[in-house]
Amino acid sequence: MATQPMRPPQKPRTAQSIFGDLPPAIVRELETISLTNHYPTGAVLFSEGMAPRGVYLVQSGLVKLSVCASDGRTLILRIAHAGEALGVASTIGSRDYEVTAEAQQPCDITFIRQSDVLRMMRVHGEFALWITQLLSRDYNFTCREIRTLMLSGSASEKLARLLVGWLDDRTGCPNPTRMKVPLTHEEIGQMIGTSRETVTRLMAGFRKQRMIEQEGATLVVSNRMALESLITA
Amino acid sequence: MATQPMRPPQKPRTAQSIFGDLPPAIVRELETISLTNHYPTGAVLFSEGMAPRGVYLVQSGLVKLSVCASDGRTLILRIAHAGEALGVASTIGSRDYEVTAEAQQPCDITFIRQSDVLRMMRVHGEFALWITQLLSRDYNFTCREIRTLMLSGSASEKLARLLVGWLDDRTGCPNPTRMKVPLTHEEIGQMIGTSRETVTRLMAGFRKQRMIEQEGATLVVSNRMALESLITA
DNA sequence: CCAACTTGGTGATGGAGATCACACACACCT
DNA sequence: AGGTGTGTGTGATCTCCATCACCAAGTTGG
Repeated sequence: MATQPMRPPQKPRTAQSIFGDLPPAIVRELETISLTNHYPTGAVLFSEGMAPRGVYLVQSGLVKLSVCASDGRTLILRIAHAGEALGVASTIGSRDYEVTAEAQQPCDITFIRQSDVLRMMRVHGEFALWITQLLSRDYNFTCREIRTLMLSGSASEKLARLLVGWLDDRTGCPNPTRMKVPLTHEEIGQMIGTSRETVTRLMAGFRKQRMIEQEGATLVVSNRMALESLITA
Repeated sequence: MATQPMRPPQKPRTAQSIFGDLPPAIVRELETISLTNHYPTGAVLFSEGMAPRGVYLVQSGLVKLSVCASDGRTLILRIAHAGEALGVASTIGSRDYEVTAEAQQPCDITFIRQSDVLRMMRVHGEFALWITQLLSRDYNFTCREIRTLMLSGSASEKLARLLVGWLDDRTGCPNPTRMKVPLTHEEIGQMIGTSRETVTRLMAGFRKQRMIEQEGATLVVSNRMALESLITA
C-alpha cells in the first residue's frame, strides 16, 4: 500500500540505486527488509528524544533536521537531501534521537529497522562500512555547521556563509547563482541562530549593496565576491 | 623513544582492554596492527584540515578537541577521555580532519592506520560495528554540544550547563561536588563561546551567590540546585 | 469576497556581552 | 632580589542584535 505511492516522476531513482555500489547480494537482502514510504510536507519521521526505531534513507525530497530548546526556540541543523541517511548514530548506539526530522517537501523515505541494521552490519562488513560512511558524512557536515555557527562573530557573516554554502552545493547546476529558496526568513534565522527580523534586515542590506537580488522565491547571487568578503572580516 | 616513556602508574590499562568485548581473534589481530604511543601535554595528534591518517584510541589522559576560526578565535568542542576514538569520521570518509586534537594531559594513545581500519571493517562486521558505535557516541555528544551552545540565551546559562555537565560526568565518584578543573578561564570561554572576562565575571557572580566555591584548582559546587535553576530560565 | 493567517518589512529601545585598559597574584627562572 | 609569563579580577565603553510594536502584502479557505 504505502510501498508504491505517487512516485515523483522527476526522480525515477529505484530502491537499489540508493544502496550505492554495495554487492548485489547485499542489495537484494536489503530490499527484502527495507520499506519505502511517502511522506507529505510537514510529516515527522522521528523527533528529538524518541527511542530509535531504525535508519531512514532519503530517496527524494528534503528533510529538515532540527533541535529545539525548552523555551520553544528552534535550531535547524541542516536540510538533508536525497542519498542521506538519518538516525544512524542513534540506531547504532541505541540512544534516543538527538534531532527531529521533518519533511520539508514531499519525500520518499526508505526505512530499515534497528534490529535489521545491526544484524546486517555484523554479518556484512561491506554494509557496515557503507553505513558508517553515511554516518561520517553526517558527522563532518555537523562539525562544519558548528564552525559556521559559532566561529562567526556577526549575524551578517553567518548569513553570508549560509548563502555561499548554498552556492557551493549547486556547483554543476546550469546556473549556479540562481536558486530557489524554499525557506522563510524565520527558518533561515533558525539555521543561523538569529531572529527573523535580523534576517529580513540583513537580506535588505545585501540587496541594497547589490550582492543579491530576489525574483519571487528565487534568489540570485549577483556578487558572490562581495558576499565572501563579509566572511572572516 | 616515545614508545615507552613514563607510563602513568595509576592506569595499568592494557592494550586489549580498550577493544572492549570484541572476539579474541579480532583483538589479537588488532594488537598486531595497532601502535601505542605516549604524548606529552600540548602534543598535537592531528589538526584541522590534515588528510586523515587513521583512528586514535585514547587509552589514558585527556585530549582537547577544538576548531579554530580564521581570526584566531578557538572553540573547544569537548575534552575526550579514555575509551574514546578520535578521527573516526574523517578516516572512514577520507575527508580531512574537521577538528584539532591536542593532549590536554600526558596521554597514551593507540593508533590504527586508515588502510587497516578500512580493511578490518570490511572483513570483520563485528569490528565495523564496534567502530561505528564509537563514532555514534562521538556524534551524539557533538549534537548535545550544539544544543547547549546554541539554544541557551545567556552566557550564564551556558556556564551553568557546563558545570552541571561536569558534575554529571562524575556521578559515582566519592565526592561528586568537588572536582579539579584543569582548564583556564580562557579555555572555559572557548568551550561556551564567550570571552575570558565574561567567564571570570560569571564565576565571581556564582561565588557571590554561594553556588560554587574555589579552593585553588579545585571547584566545589555547593549549591547545584541554584545552578540548575539558571538553566532554561 | 472578505476573514484569518502567514510572511516580509521597518522603527525604537534596551541589554547582554565583547572589547580595551588596567592592576594584581603567583609561578618559574637565571 | 628582580624579570617574565601566565592566569585572574574589575571598571568603562560601545556595538550588535533581540525584542516589541506595528503595518503591508500575499494566500488560504470558508
